[in-house]
Amino acid sequence: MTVARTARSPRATQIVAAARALLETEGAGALTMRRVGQELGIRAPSLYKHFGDKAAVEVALIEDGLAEIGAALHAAVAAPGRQGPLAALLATYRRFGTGHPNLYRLATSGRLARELLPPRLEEWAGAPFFLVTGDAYRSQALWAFAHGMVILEIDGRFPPGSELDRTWAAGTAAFSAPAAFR
Amino acid sequence: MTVARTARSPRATQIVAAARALLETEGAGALTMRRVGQELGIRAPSLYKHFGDKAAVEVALIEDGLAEIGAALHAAVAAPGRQGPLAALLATYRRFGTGHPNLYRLATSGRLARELLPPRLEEWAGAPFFLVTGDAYRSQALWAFAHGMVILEIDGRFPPGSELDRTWAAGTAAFSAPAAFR
DNA sequence: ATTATCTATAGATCTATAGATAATGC
DNA sequence: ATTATCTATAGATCTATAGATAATGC
Repeated sequence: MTVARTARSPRATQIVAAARALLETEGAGALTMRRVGQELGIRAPSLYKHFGDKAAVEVALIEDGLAEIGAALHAAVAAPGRQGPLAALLATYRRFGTGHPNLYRLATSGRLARELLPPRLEEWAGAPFFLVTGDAYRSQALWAFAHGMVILEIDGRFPPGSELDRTWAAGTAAFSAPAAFR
Repeated sequence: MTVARTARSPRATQIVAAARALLETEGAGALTMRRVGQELGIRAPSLYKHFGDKAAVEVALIEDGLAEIGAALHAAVAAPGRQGPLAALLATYRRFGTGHPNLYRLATSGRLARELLPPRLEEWAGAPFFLVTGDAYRSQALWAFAHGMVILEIDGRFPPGSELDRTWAAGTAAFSAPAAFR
């Protein structure tokens, strides 16, 4: 399964890069049209020749985020190593989320403008969860576990002193139980 | 285990009630000091005699949200019924989250101002997860699953047409596997 | 011609403080 | 006296449009 990506002019690509740098290094609050223009040495109104509105810039970031997570997850299950596909998938998911907390949050929180994203991108990005469970319901449940872990971790929601490696292991064990116990 | 609640004057209680009504019915965007004042027939600056800043009003809402979730979860595991404690806990968690999506999101997303909340409130609210798993790591993993399910559901993140009852059942089954398969 | 940029600005908010005034409780 | 309220306003943003100007490509 391949997914078509949205075409971008060179300038649009630069704008998305500047927006991403701001988002990742300073957080969602720093992602303003003024700041994006500033990063590129132009005024905010000039950005509107390249993107219809601010939401379109955010959609571009979300598209990139989903595409990158998806690529990482597909690679992980394709070459899982000794730990096995399930553990490899979860470790990759966690690494992406904690490595890009602000991008992860933007891409996975709040309403998703599905109609503005490439068709099947979302489905493709989540497919590795199906690959390791072989079941639609278990794959969604596993994704919910992984998302809950990541978002609670990057929001600092686990009690201080939590040993999250062991919590990930406990969840991995739960989703590893043989079919007889489902 | 009992948790002390923050004392509130009658007027502060009214302010929190107005803030909650706004939050629950119109969402976080409607939660402004102006709108809260308007609901009570006073001007926004008058609110500052009762709460130091807007964040203090939000902390009060978060405190109420955590206390209510906690009470519901404790009641669920205390009288689980035929479905058993794990399923009862999860059903109650889901019902609260989907029944109060904006309050749930406020109480569980972003940084938590722990130092402004009653000591042990957070711990107490989460204790039922420990009661049904008997293990600190499994209880955190189960909470992550439940939170992931609820936040993805209220944010409309599952693909259209998802049968979430069955996804909840799949997760419940995973966390029900006997100890031999952990 | 077309494209990209600029300046200027409309329009929409918000939070929070300062200082005056009215109402309440002793 | 104290408390709660009001008006006025400082101060800080933001997004997005209109219209002019400069630069680029044919």
